[in-house]
Amino acid sequence: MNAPIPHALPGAARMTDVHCAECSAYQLCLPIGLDALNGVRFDDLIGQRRRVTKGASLYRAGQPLRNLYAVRCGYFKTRRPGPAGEQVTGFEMAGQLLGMEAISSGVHQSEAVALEDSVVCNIPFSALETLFEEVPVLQRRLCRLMSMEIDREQHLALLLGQMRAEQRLAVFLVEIGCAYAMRGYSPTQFQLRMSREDIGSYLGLTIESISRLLARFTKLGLITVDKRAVVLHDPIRLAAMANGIAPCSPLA
Amino acid sequence: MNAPIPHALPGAARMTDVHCAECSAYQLCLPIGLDALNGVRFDDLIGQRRRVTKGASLYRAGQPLRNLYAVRCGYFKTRRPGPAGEQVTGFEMAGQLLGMEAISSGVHQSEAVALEDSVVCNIPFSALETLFEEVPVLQRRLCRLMSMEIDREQHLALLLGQMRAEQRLAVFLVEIGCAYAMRGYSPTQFQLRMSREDIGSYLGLTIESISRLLARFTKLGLITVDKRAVVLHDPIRLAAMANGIAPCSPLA
DNA sequence: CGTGCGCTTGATAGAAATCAATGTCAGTGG
DNA sequence: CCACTGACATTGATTTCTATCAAGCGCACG
Repeated sequence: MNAPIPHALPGAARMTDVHCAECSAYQLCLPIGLDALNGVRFDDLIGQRRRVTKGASLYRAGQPLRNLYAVRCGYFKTRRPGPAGEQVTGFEMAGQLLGMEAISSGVHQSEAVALEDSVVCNIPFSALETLFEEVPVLQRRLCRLMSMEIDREQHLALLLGQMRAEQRLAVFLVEIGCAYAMRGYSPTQFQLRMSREDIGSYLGLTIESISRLLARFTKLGLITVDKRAVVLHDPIRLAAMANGIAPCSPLA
Repeated sequence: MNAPIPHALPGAARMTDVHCAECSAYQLCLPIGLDALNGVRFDDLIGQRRRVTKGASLYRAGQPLRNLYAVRCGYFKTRRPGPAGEQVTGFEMAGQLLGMEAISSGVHQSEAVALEDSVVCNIPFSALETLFEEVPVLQRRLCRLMSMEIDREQHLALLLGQMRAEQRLAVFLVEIGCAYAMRGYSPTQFQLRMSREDIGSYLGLTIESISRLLARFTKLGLITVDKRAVVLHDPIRLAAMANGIAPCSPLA
């Protein structure tokens, strides 16, 4: 576990001792909306940051809830055990909050796996609840984040419930792009951090389908794929497909 | 809208002036965990109850969030607009809280439609947030409810993502039974409140598939269906199917 | 008594899964 | 340096599940 870190983002190694106010994910993170003073308090709360090496679990299904985790940098997938094996329920990057599914029962219902070497902020849940009484705005912020999560899951249910394979993948690509755009990266050119299998699991499709669809999109001139490097050449059209405007499967 | 109420549960007409402490859904509702004193405060908060006639909307997608709603009695479906039309995202009965998906954006992302004449408690959201500062336990309670909602949605995503039609319907029937059991009714014998179309939309299947599956289950001796009256004759086996233990499609 | 809605049932088509083979690349060890 | 291995990905052939298309039934309602 102390081996040199492959594929780490530049500076990742030193990211464990940055304060909230200086954090690049600050705008997206839990403390947003707190004023400077409160920001300091919150900074105190986060006892420790934690490095998670690629492939390691941040928490597993069945473990008791101790912390929520704010992704500081890196990339995670969350997956949930089901009758037919694990299913990926989401991909999370800098600024996102992990572990909220465990609050109701006190036990994690899913697992979070790092897709690259990552750093998270530990947020002890009991301390967080205590702090709510002092800093009410913080509580409102958490509610908002949980509501966003509900919204996200409903969106996923919609995707799985009524979209065809092609449309699902279009949604996926566009959303990945959006996530990068929000963080200041190119929305049309990026490295996928997850395997085809992860994508398939997330979209409710097989790995073969993902492969074929990527090939089809490429033939249509919509994208270019080389391993995990993706370029979206026609994001407009992709977005139209994602919205169901452009008809599916017009295999030229 | 003032016509006599068809299909109303007994007493529904007088249910609008009952206090929280006497509410039959009290054990399942938002104020759970509050002591008697706080219970009274909360009772004050709920300015008004509201009757919703069968087929009417409690709120619609796009409307600003004013209240959360606790189902007092009756039955709702929530549905969400998507590229390919509306999809049912859940069925809610007494004690459940509606509208949480709107908290993040302040705008409802889905619509809640009464499946029978129902009564809900209005919970003005701004007042609720204010009350949090006085009654911290209330805030914890809301967090728990939202987390339950996240959990529920993930469960649905799993169902839609990796189960086959038969298994989905088994899950649906068993869960309906559980919901009734929690409220003191028979878990194996009940009236469906929703149409086949609603079930299909919820499970990501067509109405024809629902019909065929119900027929198949009946032939296998697992259930009896007459219109919307359902009897589960072999809940064990159904549960096994729902859990993926019993093999699917052993058409005798 | 017709009309419409909700539901059922049958025939057929189509999308994606499954099965199977092959290819690519990184890492490992001879 | 090169063969070997295993994870990951692509591609093709076939099967299977569910959607789609189509027809008809039963019941509530005007």
